[in-house]
Amino acid sequence: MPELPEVETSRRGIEPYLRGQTITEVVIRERRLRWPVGLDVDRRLPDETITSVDRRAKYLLINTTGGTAILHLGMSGSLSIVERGTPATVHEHVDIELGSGKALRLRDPRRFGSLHFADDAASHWLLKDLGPEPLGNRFDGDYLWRKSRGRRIAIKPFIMDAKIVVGVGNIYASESLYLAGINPKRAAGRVSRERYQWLADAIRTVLEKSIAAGGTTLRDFLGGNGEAGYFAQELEVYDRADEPCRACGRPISVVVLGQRATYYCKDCQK
DNA sequence: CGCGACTCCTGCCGGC
DNA sequence: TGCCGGCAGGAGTCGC
Repeated sequence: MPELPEVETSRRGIEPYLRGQTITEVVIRERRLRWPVGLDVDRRLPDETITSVDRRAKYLLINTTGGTAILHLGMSGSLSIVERGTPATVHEHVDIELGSGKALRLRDPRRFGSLHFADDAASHWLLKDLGPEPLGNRFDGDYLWRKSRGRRIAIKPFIMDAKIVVGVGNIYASESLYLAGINPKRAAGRVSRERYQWLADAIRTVLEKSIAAGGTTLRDFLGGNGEAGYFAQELEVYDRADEPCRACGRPISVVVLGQRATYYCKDCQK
């Protein structure tokens, strides 16, 4: 579910409610997320004050005076701000209660998300080996080109590998390759330096446009403020199998790459 | 090491 | 209308 734009939209939605607040209590109704929620989460966070809410890849980092909560939304996670004590419905697994009387509530039906506590988030095992941020300075076409030399993996799963670059999920991988005119099945090592420049630009453009639109609305995503995003209507290929390519009119094709549905135009992407 | 398959889990949609 | 198979936005882990 949430890709980078959805996580960033959630971050922006919740930060005004969290920054400066003291955590009064962490209520965990279900510890069985992707990894069991450790006792340090509910032991260490109370009485600490939230200094900022950051994002690294698709992880939300709730920084406090005494450590960081590392939150991942997985495929089905979403966040909301509720009044403390609001009865929880099914799949609402965690509340981080605040001095303001409100609480940050995590809902995650599939429980592919996660919640960890770390004294130093950057050195946490989930984060320490991640590749560069696609919207940051360390990411460009030359970087992708260097990393891809000798690689036989298809370019689509290549750009979805978080050790290469973070935050490019299944929707935006298809969209970026369409924008760059690259066939998603092409071997990563057989894409030219020039075409990687186009691709890096396309990834940046697609992610920025989606963030500006508040993310993509598909099924159960809601932003931190409870409002849906509007990027879905701008998708060129994702979930548009057999519908006409908006550039050439040929029906959009689907292929499975790395166990993930991949959408592309056979005429516009070579 | 690189690559592809598998896995976790629930909800929902389309087809019969 | 109801049931069932298949698929879903992630990503770590395992086997070859």
